[in-house]
Amino acid sequence: MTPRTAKQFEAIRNSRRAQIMKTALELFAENGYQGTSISKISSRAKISKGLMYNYFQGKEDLLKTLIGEGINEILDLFDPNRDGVLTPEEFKFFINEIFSLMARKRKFYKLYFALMMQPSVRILTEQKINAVIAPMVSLLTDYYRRKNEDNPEMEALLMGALFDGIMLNYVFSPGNFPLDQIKDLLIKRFI
Amino acid sequence: MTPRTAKQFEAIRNSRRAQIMKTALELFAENGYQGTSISKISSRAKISKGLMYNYFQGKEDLLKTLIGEGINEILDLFDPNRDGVLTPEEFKFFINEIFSLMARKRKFYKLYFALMMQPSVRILTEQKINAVIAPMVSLLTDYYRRKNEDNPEMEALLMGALFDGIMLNYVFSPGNFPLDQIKDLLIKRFI
Amino acid sequence: MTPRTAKQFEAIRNSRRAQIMKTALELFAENGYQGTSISKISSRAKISKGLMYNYFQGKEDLLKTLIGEGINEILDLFDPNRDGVLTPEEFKFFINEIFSLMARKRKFYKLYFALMMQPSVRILTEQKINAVIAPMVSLLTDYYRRKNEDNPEMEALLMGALFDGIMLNYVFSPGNFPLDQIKDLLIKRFI
Amino acid sequence: MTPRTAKQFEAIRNSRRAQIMKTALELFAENGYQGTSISKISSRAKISKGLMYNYFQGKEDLLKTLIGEGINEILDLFDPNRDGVLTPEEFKFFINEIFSLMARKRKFYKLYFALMMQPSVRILTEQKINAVIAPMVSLLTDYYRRKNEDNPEMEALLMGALFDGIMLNYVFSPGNFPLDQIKDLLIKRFI
DNA sequence: GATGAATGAGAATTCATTCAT
DNA sequence: CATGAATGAATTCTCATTCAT
Repeated sequence: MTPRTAKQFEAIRNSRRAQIMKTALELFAENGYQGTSISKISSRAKISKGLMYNYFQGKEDLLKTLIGEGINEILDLFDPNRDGVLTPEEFKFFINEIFSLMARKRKFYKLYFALMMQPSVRILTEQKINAVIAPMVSLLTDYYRRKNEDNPEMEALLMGALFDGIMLNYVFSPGNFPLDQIKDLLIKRFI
Repeated sequence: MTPRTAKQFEAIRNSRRAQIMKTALELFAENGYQGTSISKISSRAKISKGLMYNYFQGKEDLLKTLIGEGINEILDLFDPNRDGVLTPEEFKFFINEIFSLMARKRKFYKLYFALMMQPSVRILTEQKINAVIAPMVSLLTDYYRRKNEDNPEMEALLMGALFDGIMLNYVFSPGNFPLDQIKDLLIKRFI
Repeated sequence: MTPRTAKQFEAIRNSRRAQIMKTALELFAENGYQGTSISKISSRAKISKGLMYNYFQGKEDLLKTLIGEGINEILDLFDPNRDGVLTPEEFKFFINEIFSLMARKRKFYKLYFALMMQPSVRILTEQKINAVIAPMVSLLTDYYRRKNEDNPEMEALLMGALFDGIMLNYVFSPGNFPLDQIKDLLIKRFI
Repeated sequence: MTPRTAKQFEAIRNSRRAQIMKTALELFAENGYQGTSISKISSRAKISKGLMYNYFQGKEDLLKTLIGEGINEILDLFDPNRDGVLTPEEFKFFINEIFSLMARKRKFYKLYFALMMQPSVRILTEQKINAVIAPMVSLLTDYYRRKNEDNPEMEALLMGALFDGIMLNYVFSPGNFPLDQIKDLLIKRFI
């Protein structure tokens, strides 16, 4: 009736939407995309199945949205207004950021990895993901170029692979992979 | 008139079996385990759905067999009754072997990774896979212990993560990941 | 506009559920449990196959529910708050009840017998069924013991077998088996 | 080549045929008709699936043959060109025969009952079965008529039902149903 | 907005039967 | 006569999506 009511409606919508996405992320990470049914999501999110389709066009749309928002959050972190120069100090900061992000967003990365491995799903998300990978690689390459390494591209690839491997191990077996010690060793070895 | 001989039957079985496994590996790698239906496998293998069940007990059995054979091939490589001591020379050999294996068995590793990421599928294969991972980790740990590193376990984990990352990148984007150069750099940096 | 009320939903569920169970009982009785497909049930009940699974967990659950409800109705009749003593008068009453039940629930007994005969299905329902058989047998045994028969257990078994035989004949060939006359003769002969 | 060889072939055929039928009867009795696959029968009978179809037109033909032979054996027993008069002595003999038959042919009766309960299967065997039931009923009716019972048909039906019930109980729970004691009690009570 | 009943396509699996050899 | 590989239809069951209310 009143404007305030409209706002309340919107608040409800937003919170419900967030609730659905949170639940879906959890379930996708636990059981995989294909292994998670709309039914399970809606019941765990305590809404009706039908209502899901009021918030998302379908299961695929839900997935894309989830990945999209995850990527956006990451992009926000590594926000670009920097000069493109990575000093050793900044590198340390960068590593800290990545590791902290990893721990905070473990479920998202679990889903992200699981999806990366399924080429059929990958297509759905590839563009978004490349948008975040590319600048990191180029930042790293520049870093090694400035250090006058023989083959800065290769060094960047190797370091990128190392990050990937660390994430992989941490995300899927956090119990067996002490992130803090790994981080310290990484800094000691490579910076 | 006369029935087929036992040898003839065995030949048929072997070739069909191989044909099914090849097709299944491809499709599992392409679309994931859950994303691949028995129907798709059988039609791509140009056999009837029913025949699948003459060769494998079911989809799960097919998967396990696939993983099992892959693992066995790897174990054969790293099996040797060696003394458990890894010299730098042997480490180089080891790396060469891994990289060569990776290139030859790319599809298998793609599948292997895809499976690792799907928790629901993981349990089906975890035992087999651990059987091959564990000895490698302990070999690496010993290697670093002998080099008097402060924290050999952590060094082994880090190196393991690096291998994982390299495999991951190569397996999923071989075009963007020049394996030979990476290998050279790896040896130069770490041995 | 407004969603259906909870009551409306419940009414729909109850009627659908009853409709499915009625159809299933008929078909199970006609063609046996194994000889009746979910497809046939759903098409005769004019619903989709999928909807079956909204009401029952599966074919086995449907069967168990059917048996369960039948058994419960019987248990209600022979409800136990009696003193465990069966006088000749009560025995007459008991026989009348059984015969009346038989006539009213012919389809259920047809199913019940058909199931008893299929060992693979029997185990699914054995417990429930024993729960109703056992007290009747012990009631009969007591009756004969009080009459000072030499071998009350055997008398009870024989009478039980007679009931079974009567039910069997009536249930499967009601046209050739005049229940009323049989009942009268039974009472005349045995009480 | 020689006539003797031909005879040998026939002997092999006959024994193999008997072997198949024995196995099929066992499995049908254990798991029901629908619950028994041709595959199981042939493997337990140690022949190939294909050979089954050399001996029987199909599963249904196998069933009909089985029932047919069973019925024929029974008919042979009760066949005698007797005068149609049943004295009490003969009745005792008759009962003894039935009980002995029951014990010897338990598996057959188990199958027979299981089939009787499935109307769709019943049709396949009804004629054969009536051929054996009818004369028994008329024999019993005559017996009671001669004893000047008020309602000899009903007495015969009741006695027939009792036999059915006894068979039913014995065939499906031989452990709980001591046939000898039941027989003695039956003779004592009814003759 | 909200519900959950209802659908229908497709999944894994089983099995009687056929057929080349 | 004998084999068992091969087929295809049928079966049970799942699930994303639609829709009447």
